[in-house]
Amino acid sequence: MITIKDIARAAGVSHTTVSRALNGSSLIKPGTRERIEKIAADMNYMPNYSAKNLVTRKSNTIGLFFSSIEQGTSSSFLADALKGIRRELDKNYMLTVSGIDDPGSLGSVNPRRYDGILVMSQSELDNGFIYHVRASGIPLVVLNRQLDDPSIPNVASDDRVGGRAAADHACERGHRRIAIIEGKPGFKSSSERRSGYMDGLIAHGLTPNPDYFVQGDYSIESGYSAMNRLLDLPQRPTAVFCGNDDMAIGAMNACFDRGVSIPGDISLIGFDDMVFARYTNPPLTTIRKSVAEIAEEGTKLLLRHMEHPDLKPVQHLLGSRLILRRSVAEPAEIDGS
Amino acid sequence: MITIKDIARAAGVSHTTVSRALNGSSLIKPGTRERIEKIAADMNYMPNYSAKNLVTRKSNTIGLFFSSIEQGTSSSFLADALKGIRRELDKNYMLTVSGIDDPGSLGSVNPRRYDGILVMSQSELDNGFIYHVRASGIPLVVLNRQLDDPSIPNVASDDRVGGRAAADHACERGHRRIAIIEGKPGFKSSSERRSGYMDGLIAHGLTPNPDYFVQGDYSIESGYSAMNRLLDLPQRPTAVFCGNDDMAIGAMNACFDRGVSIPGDISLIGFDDMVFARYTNPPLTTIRKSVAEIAEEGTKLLLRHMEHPDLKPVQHLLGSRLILRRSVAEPAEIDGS
DNA sequence: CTTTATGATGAAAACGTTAACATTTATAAG
DNA sequence: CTTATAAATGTTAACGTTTTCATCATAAAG
Repeated sequence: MITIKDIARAAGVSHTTVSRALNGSSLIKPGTRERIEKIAADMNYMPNYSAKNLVTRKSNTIGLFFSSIEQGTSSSFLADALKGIRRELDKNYMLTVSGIDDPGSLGSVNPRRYDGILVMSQSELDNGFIYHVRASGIPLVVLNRQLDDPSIPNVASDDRVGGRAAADHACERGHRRIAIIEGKPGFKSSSERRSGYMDGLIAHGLTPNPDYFVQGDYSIESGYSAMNRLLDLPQRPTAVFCGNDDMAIGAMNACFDRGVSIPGDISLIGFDDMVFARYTNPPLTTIRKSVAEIAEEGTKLLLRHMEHPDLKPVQHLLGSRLILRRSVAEPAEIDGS
Repeated sequence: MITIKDIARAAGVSHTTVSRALNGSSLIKPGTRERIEKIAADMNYMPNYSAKNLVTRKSNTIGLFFSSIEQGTSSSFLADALKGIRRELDKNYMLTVSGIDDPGSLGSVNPRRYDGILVMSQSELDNGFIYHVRASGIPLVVLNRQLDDPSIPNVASDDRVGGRAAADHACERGHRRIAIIEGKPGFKSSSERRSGYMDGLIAHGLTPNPDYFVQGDYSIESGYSAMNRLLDLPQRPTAVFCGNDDMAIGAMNACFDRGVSIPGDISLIGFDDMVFARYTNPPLTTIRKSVAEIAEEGTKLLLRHMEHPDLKPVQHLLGSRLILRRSVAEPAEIDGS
């Protein structure tokens, strides 16, 4: 393995000069720099990052931590997030990926190991981890879930606005019996989307009906059974807002199995706009939330915080918007049972 | 930041002793070890990995490289792979994730940066990268794609066996006009699956019909248009084997749009068994290939190679098996146009 | 009691960088 | 030509570990 000292010898200069030349210091004569760069390239020099990091007290790596990497939530989640991050991250940063609940995750959170940390959070269960990171002093941004604590930089989608958009749309198409299949209890996204949904209803003069709130947990299966419960109701809803697309797919299947047609008998609205939403049958009207965009924004923010350690934390909510497809129609009957 | 020297001072021993105590050296008196461990814990000591790595000449990180992280192939891919890897990887290894074609990926491949590398490969385009890694001397395992070069450790699913299973199944259900929507040209998986498909046909006394080979590229859209081409044929196939589930979904949509019923008019078989396969309409009969399992096996293999640098490389093909669901039925008409 | 082996600890060097400070060389001003 | 100043390079000491080799106890053997 060749080191800067080898290069120094070959170039007849001191290793310090080599270090400077290779790191773009301004105190090196252009001629010398080029000569050294050439020699380094010829010798196929690669810096030893351990040594570098030891003395600069940086790690050159930023860590991405996921809630529940095991119980895959939306499956394209991770891929989308990585896309967004990589788009922003300087090319010689390393990016590690770990699960928040992986054994050893807590212990690995060490300022010498990470220059910054991104937490892709799904639930309040992650708070323990988040505050642990915060206590360690590593710059941190929490993604994907709205935080109540304004002292932690945070970027997420505006779930409430999204839920509202869904409800508004259903109302505007003439629905008055609009149900919601809620996401996982305890998740901020669940409650925000529900709040938005209620906002929409109320704004259109509707009173939320307790029968029309059914619990899901963001899984396809839960969507399936939740929809079945809705279909068992004496007075079925004419439209259903599902807390995410996965549950909408489950709901769709439940309808299909019981011969209720979408959107003929029941209209369906999802949330997330995952890849498959446009290929369901019928294509799913849904609220688009861009994980990649959240990740991208979050990375930018993290980078800023790494450079300016005492930047004020901000909460950044990205808009979510309605994607019209074909799972929503006018209700068949105007009113009554 | 507290170091072993601080601990040494607090314990009244030399920092060498602390190092040994904390690393489980056998030359430390049990009493001393416990005392030191306690002090270290009390002081909340965390090792500086840069320093550690510098002297041990290890990096404590293994790198996962993906083909085309940008053009998301199957979306759950990444999540599945990470699951499998994490399951095997010792808890204090770091795992980095990068795209093969990310700028700077090539340059970052440095024995001091990675103790081992896992390549999740999809096509021969990755070979440049793979050989670059090989040349660098870093232990390497290529996952997910069968390699022709036996000198590189490799774990993948047996695509040929899978393709064969699909064709066999169609034949056994009585189909004689069986088409294939092929995967991306140039991908080994495409050609292997096709070979298996042909094996199956031939074993059942059928001659492959050139009209029934249509090109796709593993995307949903390509499945859609490929199926349309098939439906335009004067003599339609009664069963279609799709190179992956994404294309099967596209194909399903094409059928739906043109009013052809699955499996009434046409039977459909996919490949991969991704999460959504069981929620399509009808649920998709497909070939299960477990990315997580491949990743897990591959990680084990990599670890072995890291420990024993001159282990013989092996190619490890994991079985793939037919998952029966409801997209296949007997053909409606026995023969004739 | 010595001597010898063995078990536990310590001192010092090394790992490959960067950075603080010192020194040389070139340039400009007198 | 000096001399002062700036530009370019060199020396040396960190950074926090592990490792080699030396030293000191302690226990076993004579």
